[in-house]
Amino acid sequence: MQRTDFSKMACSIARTLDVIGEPWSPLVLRDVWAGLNRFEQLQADLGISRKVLTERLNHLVDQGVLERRPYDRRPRHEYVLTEKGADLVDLLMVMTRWGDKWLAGETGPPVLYRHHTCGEFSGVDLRCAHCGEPMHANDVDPLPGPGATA
Amino acid sequence: MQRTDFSKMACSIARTLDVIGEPWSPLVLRDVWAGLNRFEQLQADLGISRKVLTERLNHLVDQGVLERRPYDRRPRHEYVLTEKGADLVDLLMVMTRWGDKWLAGETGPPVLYRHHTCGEFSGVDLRCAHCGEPMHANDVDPLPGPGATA
DNA sequence: AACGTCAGTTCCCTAAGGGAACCCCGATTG
DNA sequence: CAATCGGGGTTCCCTTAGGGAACTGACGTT
Repeated sequence: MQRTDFSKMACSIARTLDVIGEPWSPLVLRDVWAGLNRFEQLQADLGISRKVLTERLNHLVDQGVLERRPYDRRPRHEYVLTEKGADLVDLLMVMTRWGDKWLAGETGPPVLYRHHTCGEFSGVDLRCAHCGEPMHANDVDPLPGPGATA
Repeated sequence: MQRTDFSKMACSIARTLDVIGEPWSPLVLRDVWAGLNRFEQLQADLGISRKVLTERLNHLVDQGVLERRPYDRRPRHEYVLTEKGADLVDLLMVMTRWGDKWLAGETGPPVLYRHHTCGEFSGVDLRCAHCGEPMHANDVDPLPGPGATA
């Protein structure tokens, strides 16, 4: 429902949620990333209601995460990731890793990712963008930044 | 609303959404991580309805992401991250980085994170857990894994 | 001219969020 | 020992958003 508006909060997490925090949005992004670019494909694969799919796609396009482009002279479009949207795939990869670790159980992960660079099936690991060492929950101190208390 | 059940899908992203995909959940997690551990603190800081906060906390406890522990002989509790929950902070840090990059605008990020190891203000970067090289949207091929098609 | 396809729209029904008031329990106060 | 307080929820009502199925509109094709 989320009637509360997260976009005005002085928090990058809240603002990000305003873009992809609604139900289905991350799954729509996942599918588009995986090459399901058309309305009918997305609707069939997700089982989402057409109404909600329309709303989500419009929102993601408005936010500059997806781009709607015609692929025919008939009114047909497909949705592709913008650079901003491709950057969001980082988030999907971290979700995948967490789900693989904590929720996959005995059967193992449903999807594997092969890293082009090394050729191995692997997941992501978080590193400090500055020094390259691991960076997780207990490795950082949060402090107010320039855009604080909006 | 999310009446559709994501937990049964053969996708670690969908399963993860079942745990923290509901509105407010990531913000609750952020606050608990930041040291706001009690019901009243969370309610006041977030402005969330008490009803929904109760629901979210129960769900996060049920999922093993938070632990409810008494801090007084009166019926008083506080919520703390489990190991499973601390691992989810990775997700928050990636959201922070994305929001900082794409949504913060002129004023700059509202919160900065100092990395203990190097002492610098920095964000996270994604690396392959196997070879240590960068790993982003276009660096991987998805393939069916052992737990596919549940 | 009839038909098919993609990409939505419309409508109704139910379920979930917002908000405010209320409640319970143990500790403190007079 | 009754009155009060404060944390941590419940309950109730209202509004909004999701699910599902039917309908529409703009093109092509036969």
